[in-house]
Amino acid sequence: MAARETNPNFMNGVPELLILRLLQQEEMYGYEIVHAIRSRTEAVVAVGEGVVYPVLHGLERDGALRSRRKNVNGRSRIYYSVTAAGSRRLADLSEAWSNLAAAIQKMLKGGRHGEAIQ
Amino acid sequence: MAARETNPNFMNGVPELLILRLLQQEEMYGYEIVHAIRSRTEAVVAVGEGVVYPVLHGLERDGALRSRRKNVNGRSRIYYSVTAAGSRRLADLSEAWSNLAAAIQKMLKGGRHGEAIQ
DNA sequence: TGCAATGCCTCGAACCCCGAGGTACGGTAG
DNA sequence: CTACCGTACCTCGGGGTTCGAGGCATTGCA
Repeated sequence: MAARETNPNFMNGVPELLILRLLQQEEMYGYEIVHAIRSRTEAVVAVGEGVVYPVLHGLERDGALRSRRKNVNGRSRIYYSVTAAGSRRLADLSEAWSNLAAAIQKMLKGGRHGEAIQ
Repeated sequence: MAARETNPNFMNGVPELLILRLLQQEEMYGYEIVHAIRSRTEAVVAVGEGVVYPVLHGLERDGALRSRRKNVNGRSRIYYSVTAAGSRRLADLSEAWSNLAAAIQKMLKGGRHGEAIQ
């Protein structure tokens, strides 16, 4: 309960969300994703390879991603892209995130009871 | 990786954040907090007692909360309020959350970077 | 030759959340 | 008076995620 040395664990499912989002924009491989997330969030979110690869495998096993092997400069890379199912999943997660963020934001900003804001 | 029956686990540390925020506005007891969170987020966030009580105990043990027993209608309640340390903790977590939410929002909305794969 | 970067991967520990279950009491319906 | 529900506290075990460390292989550069 004490000692919070690592990233404030404020995220859960966030890696999956970000990975799906990245891959929807552009075909990418694992190692690239790790650096892309760190770069595009300006290190606010920093996931390691130990997070990315398992998520990638899980999503592919669920049919949300498809992969193809490609050789570049004598190096073997595995590129991933989203399937139709993955796109749907991204939409769902994305909406869930928006709802959550909005609800929390409202609690942090606004005071006093729920005055029905609609 | 399968079976996502419960709340999409999109939060981590969120309960702690919301509890601190509620208690900063108003002295409250555990059972009340459970219902307050559910009510004020319109059920978007729904944490159970099994989440709230342990967090409460942990925060008190860390010196972020102080408690006092109070009898109301012959019922014994334990009211919690934030200490100076708790207030600081809330400020930190709150800022961390804002940064995270902003970073993710940016990735979800804007594409930027190497876009256009055709 | 040596070392860094690229690129893939897995394992065990740590962490957090969840639901189920337990205790106790007051009020109310039957 | 007995059930039962709501209030109010609590803990435990299980499951899901993330993390860091580490392993393996190749290319490029000094």
